[in-house]
Amino acid sequence: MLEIQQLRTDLDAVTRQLAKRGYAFPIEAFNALEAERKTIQTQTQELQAQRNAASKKIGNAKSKGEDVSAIMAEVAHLGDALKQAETQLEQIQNSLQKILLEVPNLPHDSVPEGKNEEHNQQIRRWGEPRQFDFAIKDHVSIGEGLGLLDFETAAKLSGTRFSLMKGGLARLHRALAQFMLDTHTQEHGYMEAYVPYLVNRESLRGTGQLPKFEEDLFAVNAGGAENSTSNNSPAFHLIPTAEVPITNMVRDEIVPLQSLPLKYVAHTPCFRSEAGSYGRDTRGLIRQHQFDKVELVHIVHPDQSYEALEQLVGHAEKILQKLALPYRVMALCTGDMGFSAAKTYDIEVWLPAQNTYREISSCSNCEAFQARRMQARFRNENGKPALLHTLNGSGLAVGRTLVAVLENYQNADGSVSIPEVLRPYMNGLDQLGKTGGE
RNA sequence: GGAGGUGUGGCCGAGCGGUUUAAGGCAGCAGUCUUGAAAACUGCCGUAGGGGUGACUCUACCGUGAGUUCGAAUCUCACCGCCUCCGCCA
Repeated sequence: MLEIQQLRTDLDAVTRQLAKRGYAFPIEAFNALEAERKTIQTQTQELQAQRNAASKKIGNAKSKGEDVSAIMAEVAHLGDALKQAETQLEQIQNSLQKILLEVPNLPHDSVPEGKNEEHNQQIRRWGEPRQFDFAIKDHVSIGEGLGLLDFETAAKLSGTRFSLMKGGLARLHRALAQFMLDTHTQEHGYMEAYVPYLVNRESLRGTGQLPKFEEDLFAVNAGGAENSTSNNSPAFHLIPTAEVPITNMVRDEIVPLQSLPLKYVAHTPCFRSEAGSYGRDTRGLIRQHQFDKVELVHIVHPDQSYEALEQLVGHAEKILQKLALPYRVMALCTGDMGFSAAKTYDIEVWLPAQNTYREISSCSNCEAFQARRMQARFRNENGKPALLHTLNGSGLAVGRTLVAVLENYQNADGSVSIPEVLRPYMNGLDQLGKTGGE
């Protein structure tokens, strides 16, 4: 959410910034509502002041035992006018709020301008893609060839965009998550968190998924309940990312200055409806309704958020380096960034079967955008509450990392070597072979 | 799920229809005193928003939302959180 004062005083600059990301701010509607708000708010407050003054007089007079019927008559007419003004003001405020909640964040000055992912900017590249001297397979063929990856049964259980892993592959998936958690907690200073996978609407509004992106989420009601709340909305949503529960830990909180920065890591499943992505990435593990992710969140002092962003990306990169998986870091352009982000780096891992780099992590500085929605604050150097900055990034998407390991570590005989750093998590196993590796 | 209790500023805590402008305390900030510190004393000290160039001024906020009233932290109803006990349960 943007600051309404900024829109009042600097609307031109704000709309120009938003246009860079392809967002057309409803200027006329906003200005009309603002003008109305000003009038009605002043009027409402005048009526309230009159009522308060009269009521105080009545109180005074009564305590002295005087007759109050004259003053009572004076305020008799106020009631209806006041109620009407208050209702009208509330409606206007709601309309303004609705507009505000759907406006994306302003891009940082350093973000390259562009329409779509073609205009993203490569920042750096790490590692060299391996040269294969045999015909390579994609991760689906590899996994199915090993008898450890089964989309047919997953479809029977749940439907399309679900997966079933077994044996050594399921264990490798678990090993990846453990390895990521251990690295971030032991080497990068994160506090591990275990969080709810079902969250309420306030949390989703806080991080920006609601109200605008409801169709991307899965909603959940208690068994037998059509709708668990009176206003026809579901009781919970499944988290689309651990960013939601972790970041919302500081919602409505005032964090003491000395406890900053907060750095959390959590491994959770993520659930996305993938509405609007029909036909995209239908094969394999790349785009699933349910996938695991290790998420990194920083809650920081506003002066430190861009420094924190660089660190955050570095922590995610470190995982790929330890796994010896080639990748590149991209600065997303204005048109390709997510709703809440002021600046985003994507990390893309090399997938030999697709002969390209694919997103495996997205690291964003949301500045005060989420903090303002959440009222997440700290007590600053002057003792005054001020908005925090929030950052989040994948460190990494576990399923996609598994894809990258399978494809980059495949052997000519259909087996898959296990990266050195994962072997301690695999009971020393060094490859997933024909036997299924267990 | 059942019964009972409870929700007031950063924290503790009084207030239960009208000088409440939310007492008092703790913590914090500034000052006096002191070689310095502590103690003592004095003053300041919630959040958000509106109007005004400004000194200033007005409004809202006592878990949330409705209601009663000229007037609600205080009364009524609903919901939510927390605590205690019971039931069920991995």
